Amino acid sequence: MARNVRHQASSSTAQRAQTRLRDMILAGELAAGTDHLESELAERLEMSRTPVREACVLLQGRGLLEVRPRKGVRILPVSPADMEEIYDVLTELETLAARKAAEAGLPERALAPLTRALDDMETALAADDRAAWADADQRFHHELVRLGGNRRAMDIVEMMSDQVARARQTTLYMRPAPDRSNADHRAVLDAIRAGDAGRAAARHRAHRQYAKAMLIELLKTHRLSNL
Amino acid sequence: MARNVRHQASSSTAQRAQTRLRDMILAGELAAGTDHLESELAERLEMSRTPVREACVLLQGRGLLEVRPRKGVRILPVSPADMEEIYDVLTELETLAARKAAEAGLPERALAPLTRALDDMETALAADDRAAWADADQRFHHELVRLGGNRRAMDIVEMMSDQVARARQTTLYMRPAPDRSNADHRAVLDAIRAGDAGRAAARHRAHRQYAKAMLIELLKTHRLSNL
DNA sequence: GCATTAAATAACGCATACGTAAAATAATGC
DNA sequence: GCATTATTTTACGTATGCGTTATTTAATGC
Repeated sequence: MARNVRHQASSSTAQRAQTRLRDMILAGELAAGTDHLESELAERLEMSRTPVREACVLLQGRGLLEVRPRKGVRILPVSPADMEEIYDVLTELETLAARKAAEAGLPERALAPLTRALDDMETALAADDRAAWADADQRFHHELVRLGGNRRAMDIVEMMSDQVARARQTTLYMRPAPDRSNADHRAVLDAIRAGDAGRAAARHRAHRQYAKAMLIELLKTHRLSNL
Repeated sequence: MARNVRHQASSSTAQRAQTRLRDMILAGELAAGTDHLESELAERLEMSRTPVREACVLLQGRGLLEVRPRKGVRILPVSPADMEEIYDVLTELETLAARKAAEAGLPERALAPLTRALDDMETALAADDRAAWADADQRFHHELVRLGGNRRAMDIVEMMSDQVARARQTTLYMRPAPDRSNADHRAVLDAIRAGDAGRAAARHRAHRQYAKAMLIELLKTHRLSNL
């Protein structure tokens, strides 16, 4: 879980492969359920197989793909059942973070990025700019977990978020206006500010559980069985 | 997170490297804080650098080591602060599992491995056989998470357990007799059997929090700052 | 046409070679 | 002796080649 920069000057080829592949997977450019030979990916990325294989090993460890010899690297789809799992893990670890952040009695200064994200969410909601809202939402969650101070939890949450990214992007315009998300986040922030760990945790848990139920319902309603 | 067997007949060299290195790390044969060149590890494992590198990438992703170019692969020590993080993550995800298992209304048959592990823990306690107790304890936790039915949570718990394995082994004979652990586990099992999700979760959380506090106290008391 | 066997092709894991950059060592100057 | 510079050595990331094995294709027999 340590972050490692292999070259001081610029990232290594394997690192670039990892980033490119991750991006392509999250964007759906490497579509869920598709198979790709190492050689194909190597051509596409304009490098040899060696760094591609290394990137694939790593991304497999993060649950984005499955290395299947002779059948190709399979981009893992995310089913509603997968969403359940992912959201359960996210809920637990983010709720832990909310509790820890509230317990920590952080100065207002430390809450600034969280506050800014929430403000941006509200601006985006008022402008009905879903893309901007999603970006701010992501930032809010990221900051929340960072404030929780558990680096491992942070990395796991990041991993889970990656797994769920495509589904969230796909359903972004299908879901109702995120008034409730904004309100929930505001309540969580207020509780953290007030040092009320119990309330921060409870409000955040409720938020995540609502989001989970809504997202899974959307997937089922629209027959999106494997994103 | 998918498990992949690369060769049907027997495991690949890279897979063997991964297993060997993991075992050596957990056993302290590759001691915490030490650096090892890829070439050294390759010699030791009697293979070329290629599978060793692959194994190291993977083990880095699981938090057991850090790949540092030109300084060697560093075996990551676990400090009391690391223990805090790890136990917090474990606590949240195992508590989720306990709740889910209780909610699932599982037949007695499904609880058999959990029950067996607990019985073995009690046998070991009566015989003052700490090694046997630790083994049964590990099994209990593993089964509990498996019963929770969240594959991702299970993999994360496994990853965290690996990170904490050396410290647990080192402190196994320092800690008080694990009467309380056995009692806690019995209470968790009973709550699951009764379908009492709230109680299963609460008892398990309390158990993990007690264990965390005790372990960290042991580390500090014995000046074991990086295991 | 279908099943079986044989042959060809291709993907893979791995070992090795190589260019590059980092680290270590040696040489030089004050 | 210490700082600086030059040279040598070494570790690394990567590309490539190769033996093995899995898959595909072709040939054969009924």
